[in-house]
Amino acid sequence: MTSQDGTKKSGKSSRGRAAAIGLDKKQVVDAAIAQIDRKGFAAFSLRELARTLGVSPAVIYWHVGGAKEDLYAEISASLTGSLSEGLDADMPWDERLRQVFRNYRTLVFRHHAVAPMLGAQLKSNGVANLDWVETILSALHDGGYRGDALRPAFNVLVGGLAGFVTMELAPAPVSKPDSAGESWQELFARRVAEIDPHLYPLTAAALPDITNNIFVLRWQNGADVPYDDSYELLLDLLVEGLKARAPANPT
Amino acid sequence: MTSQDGTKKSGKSSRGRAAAIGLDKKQVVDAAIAQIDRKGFAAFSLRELARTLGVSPAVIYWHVGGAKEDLYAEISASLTGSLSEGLDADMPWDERLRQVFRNYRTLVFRHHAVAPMLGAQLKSNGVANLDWVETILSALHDGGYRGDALRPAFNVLVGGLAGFVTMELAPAPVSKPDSAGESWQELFARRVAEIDPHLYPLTAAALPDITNNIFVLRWQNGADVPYDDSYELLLDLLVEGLKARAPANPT
DNA sequence: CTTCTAATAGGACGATGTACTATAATCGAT
DNA sequence: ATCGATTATAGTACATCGTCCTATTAGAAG
Repeated sequence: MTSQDGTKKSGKSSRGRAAAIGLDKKQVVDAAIAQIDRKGFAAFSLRELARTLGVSPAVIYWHVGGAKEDLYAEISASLTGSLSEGLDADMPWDERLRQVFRNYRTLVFRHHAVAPMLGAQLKSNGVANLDWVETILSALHDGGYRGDALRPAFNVLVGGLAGFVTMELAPAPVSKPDSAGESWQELFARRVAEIDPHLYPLTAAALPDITNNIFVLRWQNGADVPYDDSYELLLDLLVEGLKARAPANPT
Repeated sequence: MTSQDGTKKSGKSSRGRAAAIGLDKKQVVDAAIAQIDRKGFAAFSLRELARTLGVSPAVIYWHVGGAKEDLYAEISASLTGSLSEGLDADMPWDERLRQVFRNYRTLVFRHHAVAPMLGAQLKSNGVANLDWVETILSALHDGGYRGDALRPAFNVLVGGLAGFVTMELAPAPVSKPDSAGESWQELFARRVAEIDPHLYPLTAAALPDITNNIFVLRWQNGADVPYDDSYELLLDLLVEGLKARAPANPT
């Protein structure tokens, strides 16, 4: 018993290469990511993952700690591990911030089906993302943010920008044709097109621009209709805003 | 058969009060919200809802459209219905924006367990939120945003602020004591406290301020440790930023 | 009272997460 | 080379879940 407790690193247990025989934790996590990419997050199942790997369900329990949530934590760690790569420490601090958060969005988009679990769940092993945290704090520090001012600035950036991406990639419902053969997408699009100009004049007037292009009035998510310019505007507003009200002089 | 298609309004079908006998769609939705509030979103189940209502599972299928996702859409519509209440149209546009998004956060916090499904899912009936959309567009319009400029400004506000709240209320894992009797919260807190000052100097230095108080390094969510000031800062940065770069003169 | 429809009951089906026990493979030391 | 200990896997069992199907009841309309 005793499956295997957290710090196992499955690959070099006590000494040398151990057990090249079977599956690796990394393989399980990678297969899980691939499966989510392929079938979507909602449809993901441990048993199907085991089936794909040609293996008994218990194997996943053994390699990953205890349960599905631990697999999620492992996936999230695996994905956000390379978040502050390719960062030139000599760039100005505001440019570094932009870079980091552009990286974040790019990276999440590469596995967009995993997005709901990145933004909508706390659990992680909490070690992999330390590089990311340090990078952001360091940039803010160079921008003049110290002590008490650091915390809200950090939260604004991560909450606002990562939150944006989470919403942008919110999954659409599983498309099941209605009782009248009409998919939800079609029905929703029709309703949006029929918005009453007397009740909602501004919304109706802006319809050509905003249909399926703003957050509440869309039937496709960021994987199909990305909001690149909106994200860039948000990034700009935050970074420039933080720059303008930096409490101390930048170094 | 033919359950009941979308526009049924269960309460006055053809004429007068019909069928005061059984359940109402509203009652089902309210009970579902109560159940999620009580047991959390992850633990929510249709069967248990039916059990609580003292009713067969099929009843929920009959009252709500087709499936669980439709129930979610109904819940989200019910919650976000009163979003632009108490708004004084005579207030300056920027103040109106602040008010609307303060309302949003307050409202979501009132049923914080529902948060993961508000931010992490597209489906809605798309009618209830039109008031909200119109309110935001109207404020932006009064701030000088017209035509092409409207869309990104809207997305920045909704994506950034609603996204922030979604992340803030991301659910913590179901607390199951580890193999060593240590809960995930305890283990995570310990790991955060042991961050190596040589590897992550800024993070380590800021620890007293940020432990369990910033997005990546926390083990409790916004329901226990709210980020009021960070949200207020985000709101301020966005509104002031949009004000500063308004394309046209405000009316 | 009869008839039609709105509401509900009850059960069946396949699938899922998780846990338990037993078995096979591999390694370290003798 | 053999033997125990550990690592890895199979197989199975249990409770639960979402969904669908077919009856059956309650109420309103005529």
